Amino acid sequence: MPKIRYLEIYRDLKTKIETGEYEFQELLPSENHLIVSYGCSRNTVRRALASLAAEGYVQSMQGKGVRNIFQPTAQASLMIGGIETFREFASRNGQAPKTEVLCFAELTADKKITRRTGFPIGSQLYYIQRLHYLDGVPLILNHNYFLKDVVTNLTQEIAENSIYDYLENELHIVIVNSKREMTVERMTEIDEKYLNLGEYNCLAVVSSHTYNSEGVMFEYTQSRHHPDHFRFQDNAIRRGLSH
Amino acid sequence: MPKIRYLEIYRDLKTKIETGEYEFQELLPSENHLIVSYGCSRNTVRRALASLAAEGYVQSMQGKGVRNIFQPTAQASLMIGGIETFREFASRNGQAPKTEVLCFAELTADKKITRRTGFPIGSQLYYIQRLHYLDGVPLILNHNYFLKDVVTNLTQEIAENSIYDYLENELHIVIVNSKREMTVERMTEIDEKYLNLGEYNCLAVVSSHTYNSEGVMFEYTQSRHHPDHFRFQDNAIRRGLSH
DNA sequence: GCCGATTTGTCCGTATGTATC
DNA sequence: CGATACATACGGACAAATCGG
Repeated sequence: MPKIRYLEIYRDLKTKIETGEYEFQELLPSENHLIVSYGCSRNTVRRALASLAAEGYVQSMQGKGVRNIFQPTAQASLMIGGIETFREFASRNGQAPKTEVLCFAELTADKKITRRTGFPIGSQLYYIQRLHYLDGVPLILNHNYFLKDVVTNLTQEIAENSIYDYLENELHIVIVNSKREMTVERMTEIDEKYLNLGEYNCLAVVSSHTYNSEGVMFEYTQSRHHPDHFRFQDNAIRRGLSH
Repeated sequence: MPKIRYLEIYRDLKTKIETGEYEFQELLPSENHLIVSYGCSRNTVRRALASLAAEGYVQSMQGKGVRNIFQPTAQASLMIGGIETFREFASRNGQAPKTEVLCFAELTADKKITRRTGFPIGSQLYYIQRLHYLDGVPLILNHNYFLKDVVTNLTQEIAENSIYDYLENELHIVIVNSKREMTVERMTEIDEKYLNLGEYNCLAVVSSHTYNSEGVMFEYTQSRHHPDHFRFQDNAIRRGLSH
């Protein structure tokens, strides 16, 4: 529970928007109103609003005001722009998660692994293959590679629960940054065996390189999603930044 | 050419990073150094750095500095987090774009269209079906719906070139905001006919709702991408914002 | 069309807290 | 411990866009 003002304001406005306290397309109170009602400076209010705008919750218009453009229809998606673990998503939606560890191994990065993961040749790694279920349905087949230098003493038992809990709460690793890439790929034999793909012969693949606060890439993960249960949401803002 | 300080600094640092003026994993000059070298305030420098961090170019570490984490390998992707038109992408990569208009129609939103696009029932729309080629290869099949109230006097000729050029330069519509959703879907007969899908029986589908500066949604587009040429990149930052 | 009030956009200077070295 | 570096916050100033009288 941090006492960071702009985050408090951000969260307060966010829940007010999500619960419908402001109508869709309605203007929020002006910055000056928010300043007095929260008792803070203009910069602080503006920072909270900027975060909401980046997530597609509001749109601010010079000279007019800040409009609520949040539409709740899309909320049940598995991946929103952000780093969220499988268990966090499941609990957010009140569904029962289950994780099955298919493979737990330690290995050294050779040329092939290096090309795939980006770890330097010779890196000592954990390789874990896991199947994630939601309400009994297999949704995601995960291939995790963790750098043993950073992620120490990983066990199969931890892998069956939440690895990220272990990283953050036991090892106190601060996850900062994750570069992700989404593609569509043909299914492999393993996909076919574990995910119930039916008519599909492809799936959604999310590859991610994750960095800690030291700036070292300590995780490479490839998540292979069943098409029926994959949806990625994003809000793009056209700024003058483009080039 | 705006004289907005933080954008100038943002762009300057960005090109310096892209051209390798700072090594991968190297620290950028400290904020205080940047303040004197750009002759501006701390807030302005921080704003530029924040934009770079949001795009995965840098990572700032309290007490240590700001590290360059840009890796150029990933740059050739069709979709980076941002709003970019097909022609912008093609020219950025020096390839030859071609656009074929398969269908150009005007229609009124019925129940089915409303459910799909989000436009109110009875809205007057342009519906355009287009096939985008790059270097002679068909990559994307686009289904565009434009609100006639906003996008006036659209013609087939405009559709064969760049609709966005027309919107921005002729109609002076300011595109602000685009909510996108990525999924994997089974191919349709139309996909099969125009895109050369080979062994694939699915493709990557990007649906987007685009808003102008008035806050009205004036475009719904569904882009159906050949799996071989679809890649979406994203940089996620783990903040305390999550919940 | 003009003017003034309102609202957001940009920018500055300063102060204090926290993490690293 | 002190110096350095980033994080948060405040207050003030002016510009630009919008809207109503």
